[in-house]
Amino acid sequence: MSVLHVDLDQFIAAVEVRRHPELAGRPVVVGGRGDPTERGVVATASYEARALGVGSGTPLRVAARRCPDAVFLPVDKPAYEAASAEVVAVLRAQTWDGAPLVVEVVGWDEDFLARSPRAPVPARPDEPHAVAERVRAAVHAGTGLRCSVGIGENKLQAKVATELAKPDGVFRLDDDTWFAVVGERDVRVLPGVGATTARRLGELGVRTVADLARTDPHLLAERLGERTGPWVRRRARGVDTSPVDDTPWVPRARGREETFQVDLEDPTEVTAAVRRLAALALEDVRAEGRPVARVVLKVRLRPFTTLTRSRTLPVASSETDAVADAAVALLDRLDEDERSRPVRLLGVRLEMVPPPGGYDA
DNA sequence: TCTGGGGTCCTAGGACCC
DNA sequence: TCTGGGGTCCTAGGACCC
Repeated sequence: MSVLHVDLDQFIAAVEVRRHPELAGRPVVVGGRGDPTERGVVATASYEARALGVGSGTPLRVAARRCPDAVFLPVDKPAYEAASAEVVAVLRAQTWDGAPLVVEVVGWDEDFLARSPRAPVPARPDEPHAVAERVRAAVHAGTGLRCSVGIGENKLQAKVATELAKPDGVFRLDDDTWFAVVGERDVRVLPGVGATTARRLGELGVRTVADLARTDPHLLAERLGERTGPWVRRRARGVDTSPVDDTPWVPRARGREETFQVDLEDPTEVTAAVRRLAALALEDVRAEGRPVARVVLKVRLRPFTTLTRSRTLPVASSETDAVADAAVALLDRLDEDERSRPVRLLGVRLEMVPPPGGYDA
């Protein structure tokens, strides 16, 4: 049974161009507060900006140098959430063999689609390719946004296929074509294999997907971890048994963090910032209706050393004072040298008590 | 030219218990 | 005399994703 993966093309930049049509065809860079002289990185760049070497993660100051004529815009989270919801509504209205699609939302600009297991099998079942093109047309008609669709025999294959479908296209992978199409590509095409894993694999002489697929799983377990090693090998073989799951996501934690435009040097300011971030994170936690079980403090010192300190609360709590005090107290777990250094970033993450029945219920 | 912010899950070592 | 195993919780850090 086929799985579809929908990925909106340059989503954030496309949403901005949709509401500012005069920007069409210009290099558009969205990131931070929209001020390229500030600390911050690019969230999304339009294809025109990408052609000039500006992509996701590029520091804004670098982007401004490479692309001085670009339009710089601030990140407008509510706007992207609203646009994402529009897309999901269109997807949920689509059918496969006459029944509504199963839609799993995995991010602002990504969704997995599957045929409903309750759909009756008609005399002439829908072809996955036809469903994909129908979805693309509906998304464009309904929202003005373009997307690419990957088709696979599972979520992994569908997601890899989407990369080959971009921009604005459809691509299909299946068990029979997997190795012919991706076998000689770099292991980094596999979602879940990042820079570090790719480097470690390279040290073993493993460079391509096919290399990884034929590597001894015990060796991989030893080098990458008991679970991670065998897991990446399964991915290299195009294997993924995870279902397309449309049950709403239950968050584990809520956090707030901030990189300061100027490093903090005054301990009083540091304490005040931790309290403020804890209070903000707690607002989001309260909306979930579950108390805080554990508090994690993140501190980034000059030049770029990142530390975390965490504590499980003796009693789960939703009280501002209890949570903020716990966050502030974690500062005392830094040693003298660490406490004396300028602070570039502070973050507070609040882990919640699991819902009744746990996360799998 | 320094390197965001929102998350999840895994790993590894030590504590503690049986 | 010398050193069992397994399970779970806690903590710190790392890797990865969008």
